[in-house]
Amino acid sequence: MENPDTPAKSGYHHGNLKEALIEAADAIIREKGVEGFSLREAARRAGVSIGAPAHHFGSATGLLTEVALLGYGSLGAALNAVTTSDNAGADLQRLALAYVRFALAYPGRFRLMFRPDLVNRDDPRYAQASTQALSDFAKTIARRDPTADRMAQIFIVWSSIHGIASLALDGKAKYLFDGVTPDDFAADILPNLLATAWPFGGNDPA
Amino acid sequence: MENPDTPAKSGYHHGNLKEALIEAADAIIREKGVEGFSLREAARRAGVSIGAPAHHFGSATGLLTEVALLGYGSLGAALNAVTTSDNAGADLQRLALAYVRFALAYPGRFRLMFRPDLVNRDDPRYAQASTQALSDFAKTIARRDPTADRMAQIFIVWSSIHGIASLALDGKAKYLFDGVTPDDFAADILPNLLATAWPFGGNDPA
DNA sequence: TTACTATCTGAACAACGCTAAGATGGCACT
DNA sequence: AGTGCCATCTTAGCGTTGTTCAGATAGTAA
Repeated sequence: MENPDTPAKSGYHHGNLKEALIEAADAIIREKGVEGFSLREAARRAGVSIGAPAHHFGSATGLLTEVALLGYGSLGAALNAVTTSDNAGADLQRLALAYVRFALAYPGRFRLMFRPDLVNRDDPRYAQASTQALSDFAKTIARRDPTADRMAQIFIVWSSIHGIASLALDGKAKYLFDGVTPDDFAADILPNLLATAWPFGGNDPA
Repeated sequence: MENPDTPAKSGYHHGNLKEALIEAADAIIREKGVEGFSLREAARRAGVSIGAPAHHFGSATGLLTEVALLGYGSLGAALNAVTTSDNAGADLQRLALAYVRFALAYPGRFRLMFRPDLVNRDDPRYAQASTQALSDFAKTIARRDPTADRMAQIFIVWSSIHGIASLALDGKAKYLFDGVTPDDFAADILPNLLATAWPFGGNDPA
């Protein structure tokens, strides 16, 4: 009788508390950012007591790891949705655009995905999800320059894109392009930037 | 009589508590990372009570902002210490190396500098320190390609370097170059990477 | 029906940031 | 030298957090 609202399923046993908590955590992070998250509020939103999450996730990082995995999944999907052409350089450019736009559209998830202190990096699913999301990069780079040192190319290209996303998300772009909003950046400045100054988006060398 | 140790200066009035707290915070972050920091422990190390920092910094972000400024100063110094040659491309390469090595050598400071939730971005000194540290990039890029869109070039080059530093610091390099330590990365892999795969380190176009 | 076991509750603990009222003592001014 | 001001620091308290643990609950298999 203390919790008349949000009794998700039955009285005592929730039924699918694990998924409900993950969804609640994701919602909190979407609304208030990574720092706005708290395990207790996730429990509150799922309509269970404070100690309930511990049984399913062990600790707060356990739950956040699940959200991060969810994030890697959606990033991978966004990159997979990029249409491919016979021009691998142009494809790489579109992949970069999708990556940065994902970061700007889901800042909470994106930040969480790269917060080693909030995520259990030892979880083997984490490493798997991380590399899985980048498989499109790897494939496109392989098409673009088959003779290149593959790992070096992937790391450099990924770094470049990740750096753009991170700095844009932190609002550093406005120091250089004064007073630009994130929407302006994603819509106008970024495509132009990638087409002109970004060295990986050119035409195929072949 | 409750605090016989670390009575920095006199009995009641500390003398230079502000600097002592900044130093303590920097030390905590150096030892335990950004997440290991707490305002109370900083006060404890400085040998004052819990409420003392509030008077000097207002809140925890106030103190952390000072540490971040300190970080920008040291980053700027590290970049300034890079020797310049008549080859602007090679200089840019060395700047990148110095930037990444700074991140790996001072991970706590580096992470704090790019944590908008822990730092007061409205502090005008923050914007000033941020751009100041990058002035060497700007100058070298201007030498390298005087006709380029300056801001676009700075943002792209900075992003690339910052991405390398961030991913290396998060241990992502080991996914691609398996089992490499941060020291190995900074000493062996990174210079090679910058010399071969990094597109901004080439010879002067002029 | 009876055990068993996963699930969830409720209370407790230590630590945190922040606030406000009061104690302290350096410093300027008479 | 005395006096009052005021920045500085202490102390206590509030609300919040993550984590732990004994016990309550109920689904499930024997």
